[in-house]
Amino acid sequence: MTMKDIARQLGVSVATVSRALSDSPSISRERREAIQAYAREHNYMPNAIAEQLRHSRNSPVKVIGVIVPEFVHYYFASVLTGIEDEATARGYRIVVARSAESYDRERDICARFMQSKVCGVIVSQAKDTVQYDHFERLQATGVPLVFYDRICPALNASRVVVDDYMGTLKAVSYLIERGCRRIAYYGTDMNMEIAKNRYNGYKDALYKNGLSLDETLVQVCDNRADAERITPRMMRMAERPDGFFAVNDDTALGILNSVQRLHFVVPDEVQICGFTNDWRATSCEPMLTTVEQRGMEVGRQAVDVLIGLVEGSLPADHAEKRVVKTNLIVRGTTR
Amino acid sequence: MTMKDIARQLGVSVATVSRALSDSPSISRERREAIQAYAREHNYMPNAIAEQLRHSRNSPVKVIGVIVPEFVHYYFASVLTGIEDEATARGYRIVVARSAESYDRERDICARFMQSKVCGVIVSQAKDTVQYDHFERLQATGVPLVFYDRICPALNASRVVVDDYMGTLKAVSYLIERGCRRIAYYGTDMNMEIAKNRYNGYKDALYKNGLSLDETLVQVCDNRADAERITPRMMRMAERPDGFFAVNDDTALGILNSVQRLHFVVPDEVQICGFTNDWRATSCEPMLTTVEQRGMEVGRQAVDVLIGLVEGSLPADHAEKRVVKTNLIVRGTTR
DNA sequence: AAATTATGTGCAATCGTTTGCGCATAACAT
DNA sequence: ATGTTATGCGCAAACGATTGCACATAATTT
Repeated sequence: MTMKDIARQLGVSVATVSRALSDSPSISRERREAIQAYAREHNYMPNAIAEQLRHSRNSPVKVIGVIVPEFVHYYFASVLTGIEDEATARGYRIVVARSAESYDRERDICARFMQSKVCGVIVSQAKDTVQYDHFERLQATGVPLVFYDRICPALNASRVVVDDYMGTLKAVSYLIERGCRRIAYYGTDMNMEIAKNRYNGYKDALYKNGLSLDETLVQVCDNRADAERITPRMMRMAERPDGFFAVNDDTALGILNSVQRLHFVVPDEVQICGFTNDWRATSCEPMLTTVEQRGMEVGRQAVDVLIGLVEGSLPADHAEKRVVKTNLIVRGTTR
Repeated sequence: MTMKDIARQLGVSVATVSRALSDSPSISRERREAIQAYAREHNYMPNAIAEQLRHSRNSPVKVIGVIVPEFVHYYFASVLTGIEDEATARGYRIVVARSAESYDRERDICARFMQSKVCGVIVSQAKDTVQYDHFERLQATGVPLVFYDRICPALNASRVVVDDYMGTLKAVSYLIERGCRRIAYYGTDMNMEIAKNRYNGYKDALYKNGLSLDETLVQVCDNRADAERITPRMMRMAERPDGFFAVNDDTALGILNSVQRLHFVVPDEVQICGFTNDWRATSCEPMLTTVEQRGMEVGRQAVDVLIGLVEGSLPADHAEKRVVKTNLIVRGTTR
């Protein structure tokens, strides 16, 4: 069913069909209604591809490319939910691809996005990614780029992040307030911007509360398996930690599991705080205190920024930086 | 950068450019190489939209529409991962939309998919969905449809499901083997096909082991909150259950939490088995015995079936039914 | 009755590609 | 010198939609 089919059947030109379907007043009422009726009955639907091609010169195609490192992580899934929600509400569609934390895939995805003429790209970098030629190429072509969470500091691009610094600062301050004096920090290596901010929040929380930084308590560790390897060593130190802050809940759960295996009582002897607030935070015993990362809100904001860039309410070369507030969710203080 | 630009610069026709770029032998070597060099230097990329429009008559567009009820559930996220993986590997792209368990959104999504001429649709029904006009419309238009997990039995469509019956049967048999005699069943209402199969697996496991079915042990309950409401009542029964089977891990965790709150010891006094094997199954104490649902494999198979339908290796009206095997993952028998 | 103005349609170009066909020019055989 | 074949390239139509412009015909004004 194309306009041509309708035109042929009704003995008019496709131009007339086009105008009739868009309620143009320059078509007589009878014809217009006849055409509309025919179209409805044979449930005609405009071919989106043709429309896109036609409009691609003036107005950009309302499709947003989204790159996500993995689907199966709660945080990314919730960001995706926020993106989908906001985009749909504002009349955009999304095409989603997964980098699987690989630079090569990320690169391919960007190329495909350029070819399919997405109006903009929302992305959280793969862990692998240390060169940015693919992102730069997008920018050079004039495709607006919005990073979320794992931003690319080397690029002058828009970004939506959570308040890593304050989130961590509040969390660590809370541990101190609850009596911890030797708080361990488990984080990713300091390459990613996000890592530095959280680490600074940790340090400042210590300083503000008159505690000093002990390098032996700072570990590069961002997953459960590593946490379960490292934690027993930590707990056997002469002066063992009495509190742990981890940059994500997976790691925090590894710590929890390890210390419980060593028969320490949480939270009486050891207190633990994570980051994200994923499903697991309420399924362990005791439940996990954690910093809520509000992925949905991050996703929504990212779309808002992108559409601003696309529709020109933000200047094209402007790099908007938005910060989404975090909340500390306190749990498991009593059974 | 379009072919026209290249053609103008090099003083040839676009047809020549097109042929040169596709390595047609009908273009002289020098011209071909000159054109290719020029294209490479100015990094020309073919406009995918135009290509799609051109090819839409003969060969269908290599884009698969995917509908997922929610992103933030482990199982759906893993199916999505499998879909993305297989589709990408076979040269297809995916456009993903989330129904948010709503029929209205599902309907809109299908309409958009039709307009954007996806070559096929992979979908797991929203819980809301009780009429199928939108799916029928897709079928009528000749768009292949593959259901996963939550299939639509009323439609003669392809489907990929896990082995719900055997998975449940093995799980319940295992509970019996471990000494349980009064096993409660928490499942969704019997509307969905998947619910019936699991329930049958439960019943048959009882019968095969000489146990009788006690209706009071069968509950409509498929989420944590409900499980935490219902379970205390169950445990106060004169003859309380000594085992629980739940149709998903969320529910199983609700049961676990409830019985532990009542100071029953798991697994000594009560044994629990879930379904899915999501992240949480290893973050509770004791860890959860559960049926592994293998979402990635389901996703891959769904794509395989769909591409078969699209490319004609399967007859278009054929309804392929695939079953992915489940595994019982035993955990938490000892600390 | 002639000139003007509405009113309703169709023609054709356009978006960026692909591709069947035809037209040159050159090389070969007769 | 004429006919045949090969080689290299361009024209134009097609995919499905939109839209400025021209052109009818009818209704109005002068």
